Amino acid sequence: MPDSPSLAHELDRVMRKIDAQMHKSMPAVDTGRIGPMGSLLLMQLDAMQPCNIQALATAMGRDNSQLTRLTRELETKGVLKREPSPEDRRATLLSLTDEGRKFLLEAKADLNLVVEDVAKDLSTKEAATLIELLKKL
Amino acid sequence: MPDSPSLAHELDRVMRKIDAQMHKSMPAVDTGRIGPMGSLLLMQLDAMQPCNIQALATAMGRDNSQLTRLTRELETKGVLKREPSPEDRRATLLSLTDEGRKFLLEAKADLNLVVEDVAKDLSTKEAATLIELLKKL
DNA sequence: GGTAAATAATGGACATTATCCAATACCTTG
DNA sequence: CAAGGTATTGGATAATGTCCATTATTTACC
Repeated sequence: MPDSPSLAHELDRVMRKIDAQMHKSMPAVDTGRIGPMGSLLLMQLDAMQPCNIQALATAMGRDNSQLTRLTRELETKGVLKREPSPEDRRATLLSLTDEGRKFLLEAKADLNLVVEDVAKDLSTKEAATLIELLKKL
Repeated sequence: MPDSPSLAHELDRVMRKIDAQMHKSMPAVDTGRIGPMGSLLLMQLDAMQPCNIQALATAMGRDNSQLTRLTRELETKGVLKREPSPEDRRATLLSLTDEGRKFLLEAKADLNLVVEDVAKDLSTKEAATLIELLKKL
């Protein structure tokens, strides 16, 4: 490990950059006021649905109760469905609705533009390497 | 750009991971209650002091007023100094105090442990590559 | 089978961080 | 000096994160 703090530092910097850009471009897409956190949640859910809150919280590194509240709000906004799991009646099973999928398509397209702009100084190969390295963490 | 959203996604995931780990190990170091954001600020300031709030906010991608408040709080905790700039009397010049430098040493050592653990599956070369790629963004 | 420990979700309370905007004091240029 | 730009501050509010206790199940073990 050559310079550990700078890794954290650079990660934070890049995240903030993407975040700031998204903040400007999101409002046009996010008519339902899903929010940045809601969008992240939907993307994660898209990758692992159907799943329960616990699994989603673990995957996202967030607190359970936070996701309980957020998923309930997103349910009222119609982008996801919450139903008691038939297998484990403690658990709440989450899945995307059609409207949720529709929102995701637009949001991802939007995120694409931002990330492509942020990563415009990277070659295709470098970008792939970056993603791969991050995945190993 | 092969898969833009996944870049943002992976970045978020890794950040959260480091964040969560720091949350557990910080309290032992952070006796003065500097906080995660305060630590980030001090690290950034360390790299560019002396500088004004504006420059720091830009570098960190944060809001001006947020940093105004945070730096004032950190000043009362003795880790940094705020003084009107002699060159531009609108500006507030920030610099680390001895106590701030002392805290930074400990905090960085602590962050080192966390990041090294998170990045333990990366070779030295890979880690260097990762940092380099991030810096290009 | 029945009790004890583990797990999933929730709700309350609070802390931290972020965003936006208006106001103030100062600087700079013409 | 006047006009317009810049740095900082303060107020208000929103979004996100943390911690802890409680309830309803499930699972493990005797």
